[in-house]
Amino acid sequence: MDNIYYKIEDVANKTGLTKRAIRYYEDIKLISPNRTKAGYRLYTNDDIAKIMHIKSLRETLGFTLNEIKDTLELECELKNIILGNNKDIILINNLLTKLKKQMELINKKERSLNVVKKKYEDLYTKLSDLKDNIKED
Amino acid sequence: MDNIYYKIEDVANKTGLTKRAIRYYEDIKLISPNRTKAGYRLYTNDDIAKIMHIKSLRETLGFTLNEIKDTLELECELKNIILGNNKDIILINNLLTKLKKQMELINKKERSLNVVKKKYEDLYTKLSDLKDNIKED
DNA sequence: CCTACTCTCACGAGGCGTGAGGGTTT
DNA sequence: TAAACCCTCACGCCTCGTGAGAGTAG
Repeated sequence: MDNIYYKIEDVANKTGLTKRAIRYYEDIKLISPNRTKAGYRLYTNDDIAKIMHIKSLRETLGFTLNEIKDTLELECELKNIILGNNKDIILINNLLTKLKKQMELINKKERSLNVVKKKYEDLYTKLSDLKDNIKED
Repeated sequence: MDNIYYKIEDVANKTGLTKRAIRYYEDIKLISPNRTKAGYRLYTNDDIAKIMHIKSLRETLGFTLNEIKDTLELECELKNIILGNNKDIILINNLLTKLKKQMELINKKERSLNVVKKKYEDLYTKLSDLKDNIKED
């Protein structure tokens, strides 16, 4: 049944976030782990997966936690529709629009990142060449 | 000579940053525009290019402003060495190491971004298929 | 009983948002 | 003179970092 529970320090190690950050995500209701009788937080593997996803959205896409909240809700709606039998075409079109926006944002990020990447690759080759020239002296 | 000066609102429009953010970057000494006698900030094209670069580093790489300060200094050192006649091989090796670190960071970002991208592309095709199936009814 | 965890305040810092109150330009 | 800029405080919000003080697990 995989009913394994982790304490906050384990989660911190697994995700690379600090305990403080993980508690904060609970404060603003991004996650809601169980508790022991004494009040200790207990995290499931699903909780951890969710936290990793939150981390990724923040660190690679630069989303605010509010935006992440919306994104998680969108993803949840999507899963429900794809797995379920909902045939509300208006809702589906609505979600398709939202998805498109997210994908455009991701593509924009990707382009910016490539610009920076090329710049550094260029600097690297130039500096390497310089080094080689000096060696020849 | 291209001695064109822009006021802060023009810079805000050109860069997509707020006037408050631009002033803040001056507070922490990332930029240092000229001033009119009355104290109005005047920005050159170079200033604007620098601000755009700062924006890119923040929004696509998620750098803090402190990290950006270091990055700008590194890039400045690199330009001086590549254009100049400095042949200090120890310094060059040092800079090559720093450059490698930056490039690794960029590659890590790129990989994370691709994971998210594929996820959304997958959701998009699934949702599109669902929509097509409904239409056939 | 000790050690290493856990918890809840609560203040601080970075990166701005948002007026307030006042000067400048056209 | 009025509109539409600009300036400098200065307080507030978000996302945690960092103890302090106290409880809990082993």
